[in-house]
Amino acid sequence: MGSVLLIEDDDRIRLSLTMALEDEGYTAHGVATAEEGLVAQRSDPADTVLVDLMLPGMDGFECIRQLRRVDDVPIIVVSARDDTHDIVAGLEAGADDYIVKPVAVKELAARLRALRRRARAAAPAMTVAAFGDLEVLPEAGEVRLRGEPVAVTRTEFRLLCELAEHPGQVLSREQLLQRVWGYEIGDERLVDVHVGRLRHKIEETPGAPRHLMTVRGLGYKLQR
Amino acid sequence: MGSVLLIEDDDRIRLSLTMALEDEGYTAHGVATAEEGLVAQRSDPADTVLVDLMLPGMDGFECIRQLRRVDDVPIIVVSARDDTHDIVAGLEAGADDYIVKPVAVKELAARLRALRRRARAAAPAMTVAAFGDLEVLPEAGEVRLRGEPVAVTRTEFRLLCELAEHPGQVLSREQLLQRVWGYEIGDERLVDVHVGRLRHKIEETPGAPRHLMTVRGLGYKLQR
DNA sequence: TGCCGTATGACAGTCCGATGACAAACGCTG
DNA sequence: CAGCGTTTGTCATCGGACTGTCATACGGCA
Repeated sequence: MGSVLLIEDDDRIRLSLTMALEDEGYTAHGVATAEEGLVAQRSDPADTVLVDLMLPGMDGFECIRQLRRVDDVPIIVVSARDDTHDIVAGLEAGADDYIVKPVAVKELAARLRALRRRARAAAPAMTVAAFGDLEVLPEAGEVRLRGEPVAVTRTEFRLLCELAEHPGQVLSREQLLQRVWGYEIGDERLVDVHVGRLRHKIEETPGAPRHLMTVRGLGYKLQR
Repeated sequence: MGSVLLIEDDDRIRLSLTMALEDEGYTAHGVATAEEGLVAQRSDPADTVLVDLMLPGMDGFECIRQLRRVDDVPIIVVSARDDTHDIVAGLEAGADDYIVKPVAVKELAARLRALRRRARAAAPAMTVAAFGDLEVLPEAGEVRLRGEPVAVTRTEFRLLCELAEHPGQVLSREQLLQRVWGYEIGDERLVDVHVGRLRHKIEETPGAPRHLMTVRGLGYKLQR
């Protein structure tokens, strides 16, 4: 049905929640620290993450930001702190939902379902996108140029995927900053720099840029 | 930034929330009944809907189900009822989030942002406006003449889009200044200059201007 | 013909995108 | 946990494209 990663330092809560989630039909995996959670999500990505805010070592906010850099997994904060300030901070850090302890399992399950419904609809199952001699394989985390794999960094890859998911459509720097970096605001030159780096890797022709196009005043687009 | 439809029967709450949302930068529109809300969403879709559960006539749950049949707009329940049963029912009916009254505006704003961030990834919908051999593709930031892309600057593009959105309708220089440049007042000759530049690019025929017409004393129009 | 509104070409200031350099952060390895 | 190569974000700079203004030429209409 689905897998959930629970990052929560209180042993009792962690155990009872994992059990409750498994009763609801999820494959649940619990860890006690943010660091462990990040490792777990990197090696074996769950498709939803629950994270407590009060954690030893790296706190929950930082954990959320780091998770966002790993992938676009839906994140729900589960915290005892119920003041508006924490809720806002959690959501701004990149969480999708915030639930206050003590947790009603039925509510948690319903929120999980709602979030997964939304996240699933948003993720167009793209297995491969081809732009002339350029292929993007999101599942495999690979980019090929004329069939040959090209070494691309994670950020470059995310950027390319984002562009590839909307072929021929202009994406503004602002949109790209939000979707690739998760920034609400930020220096838009950052996008330029990464586009430039990407171009060096995926466009060998010294002539006009073929696929990764600049649309002056609007943004960038990837076209066939 | 974004538009929000608020379905809430209590006048005081509705008004204060719409105002608060507008302070946050949203275009907010409030209605008092589910029926009105459905009509509003059908005629002029907002990109997020807030709905109260206790409504006269059609209740909130049914309203959510109906909204879901209209489009895939993100929905947040705003309700005074805080028991798990209602939360679960609201989310199961198709809502994306559930917030309990009294509402902390900052939290609502944060939840709106989180939801929109998540929901934004979808929505392809490519629209094309065609005028004979001239095509305007707003999504792609592109203009084509006989299928061939034409290099157009940002201002020219905006101008063309504005004209293309009202086919056959005369737009005054004042209207164009306002909509393309955002100027309340300004030198109307500016429009002429850009129309001229645009014509050179999209009309190769040395004869009579075919699509981008001057209407003496009134303004310009784009016709098929 | 005279008038008023429109078209056009030139120009200088400004804006925008590309790029290379650099320092900090990261992540892998021993 | 220390070291090292890689990746990332910031910055300054450059060249070119774009924009708005102006002066002037054109053209329809009374």
